[in-house]
Amino acid sequence: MMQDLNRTNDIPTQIKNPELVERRRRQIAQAAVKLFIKNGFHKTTTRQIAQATGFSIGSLYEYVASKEDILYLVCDSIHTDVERLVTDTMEKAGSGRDALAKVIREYFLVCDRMSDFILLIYQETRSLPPQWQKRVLENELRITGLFVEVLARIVETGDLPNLNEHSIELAAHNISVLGHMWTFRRWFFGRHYTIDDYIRMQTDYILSMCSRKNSG
Amino acid sequence: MMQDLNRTNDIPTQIKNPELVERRRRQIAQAAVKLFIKNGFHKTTTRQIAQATGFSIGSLYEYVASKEDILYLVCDSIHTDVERLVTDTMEKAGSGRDALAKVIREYFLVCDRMSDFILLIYQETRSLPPQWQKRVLENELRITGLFVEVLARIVETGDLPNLNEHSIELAAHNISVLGHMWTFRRWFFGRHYTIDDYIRMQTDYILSMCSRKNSG
DNA sequence: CTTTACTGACCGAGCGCTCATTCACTTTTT
DNA sequence: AAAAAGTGAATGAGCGCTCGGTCAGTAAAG
Repeated sequence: MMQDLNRTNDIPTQIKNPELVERRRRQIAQAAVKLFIKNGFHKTTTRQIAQATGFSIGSLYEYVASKEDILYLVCDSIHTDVERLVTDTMEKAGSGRDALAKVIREYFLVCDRMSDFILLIYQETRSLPPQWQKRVLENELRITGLFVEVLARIVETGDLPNLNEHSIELAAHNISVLGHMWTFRRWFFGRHYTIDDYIRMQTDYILSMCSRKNSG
Repeated sequence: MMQDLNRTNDIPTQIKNPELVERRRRQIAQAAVKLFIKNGFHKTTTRQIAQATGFSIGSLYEYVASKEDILYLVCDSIHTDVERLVTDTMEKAGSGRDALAKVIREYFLVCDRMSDFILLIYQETRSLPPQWQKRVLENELRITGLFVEVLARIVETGDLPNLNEHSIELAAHNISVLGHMWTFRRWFFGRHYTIDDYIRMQTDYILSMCSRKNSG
């Protein structure tokens, strides 16, 4: 199992056409993610994944090195989706004080929409080989980095008091994690308020933090 | 595997002495949690658990219905520990404005100390049968409930503005989750600040939230 | 156009193995 | 000697992954 650890990642096969390989890998990830969300990584069998993708286990292993490889594929595609969505809304948001609220709003909505996926990443990352775990964490960090950018931009324009680097970073992490929190606890929150209520309250929260000089 | 789902929980055995059973179950949980943290639930074998506990697989199964049973045992003992620690510090904390800061501080320190355990719960709860998953979530909620109490008490004494029920609840959840956040991201935060820095900054954060009337 | 040769995507039986669980037996306790 | 507690070899279901093989499609040779 996984002797050839020098390979950074990928393609374990004699098959030639690289476009086909890419397409197939996307198909596999797409089919696998549903199964992982429904049954978890461990209870999902490679045969199920093959079946859901629409071909045989033999073919599956033409495009994929191992079951773990599939999990990484899935995690990566989720992060790509989230990042794309966040980046998009950041561009639309512009800068200035409202921009922060707008970005928070869009991000939280993304979290709401993607909550199954976010949950999956929290729960199954551990099953990845350590090198790939690290990559997943880096992806996570890159998304948080987007919030750092937004905050820094707003501070520059003078719409927020001079927060030091640490305060900005912490605020960014808080945004990131409070978005995730919705996915963890929606089963509970859902009974009391809607995602819009949640966004409104947390935005107040985050803004009130950013509006005072931090002692850190 | 697990046919007899009517049983709410427990003892699957012919052994009579209930005290012994309880003691053995605690021993098992204690041994298992270390292994789960180190290798994860799925990669830990029942034999390893038996060995670590100091007896045979046969005996293990005298005290435990299934591997999942062990996982639940572990989750439950973790929550019990956390709850006890939080309750203790709450009593010492008294009431008034500082009390909140004090409770936050102690709770975050608990999170720091227990971070491996908290991580474990996030990651392995999924492997539990649904009924027990629900119990784990309820445990989580009970801890959050402690913060609700503290906040409500402080509001009553007039040391905080009149927060409505929802705001209090949200603040409580935020405390809870921002504590967990340290365990998820300590690998990153650890490079930049200590747990004390973290506590100081987040306390400012949470207090500034509580000090303004919330629109929710 | 027909025949032959070749390619590579796809298939799935089955290998090798792991691991949770059981139960006939032994040891210890009462 | 009876009951309780403890043992570990044996079981068999289930899994990830491999590999010899098929065959539609394309290219080359006639």
